[in-house]
Amino acid sequence: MAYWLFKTEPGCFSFDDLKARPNMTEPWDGVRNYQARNFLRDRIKPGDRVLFYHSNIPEPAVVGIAEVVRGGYPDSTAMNPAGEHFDPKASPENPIWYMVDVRYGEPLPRPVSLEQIKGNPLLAEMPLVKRSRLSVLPVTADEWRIILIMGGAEPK
DNA sequence: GCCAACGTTGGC
DNA sequence: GCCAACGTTGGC
Repeated sequence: MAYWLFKTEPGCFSFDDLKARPNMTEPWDGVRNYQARNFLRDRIKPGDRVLFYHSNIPEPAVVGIAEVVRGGYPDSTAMNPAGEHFDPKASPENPIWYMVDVRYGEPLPRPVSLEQIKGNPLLAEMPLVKRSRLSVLPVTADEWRIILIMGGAEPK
C-alpha cells in the first residue's frame, strides 16, 4: 500500500465535489504529464491512500483523504475530440494517458497549508516542495503520518 | 495578474 | 540531438 498526493484546482474539481458522492468512484482524469502518467499507469493501486490537495488558490492546502479504488486504465477523455483533454495522438491501441478511480475518505479537521508544509523541516524533501509543478506525487509513510497529525487527524 | 520553473515542440 | 521558443502550472 502506497501513499500519494493528488493536486486539483478546487474551481475545477474540489474535495467537496468528491464528498457529494461519498459512495461513488470518481475518475481522476485529464492528467497530461508523462511523469504523473507513469505513476497513474504503473504504480497507483487499489487501496492506496491519497492526500487531496487544493492548488491555485490564495492558501493552497491538503484538505482531506481519499482512497484509490481502481488502478491505472486508459483515460478516455484523451480520445474525445469534443473534450478539452483531447489528444489526437491517443488511440485505443495506444492510449498514452491513464487515469485511476478514487473514493471520498474523510476531511482533515484542519487543512494543512503549503506554508505549514514548507515550514516543517521533516517535510522539506517532499516533491511537493521541490518539484511543485507535478500534479501526482508520491508521499512517504512518514510524510503521510506527519501531515495527518498536523491536520488534527488520527494517523492511520 | 505576474512571473519563475519547467516540460514540450520544432527548426536546424 | 541540441536548444531556443513557447505554453502551462501554480505560488504569490
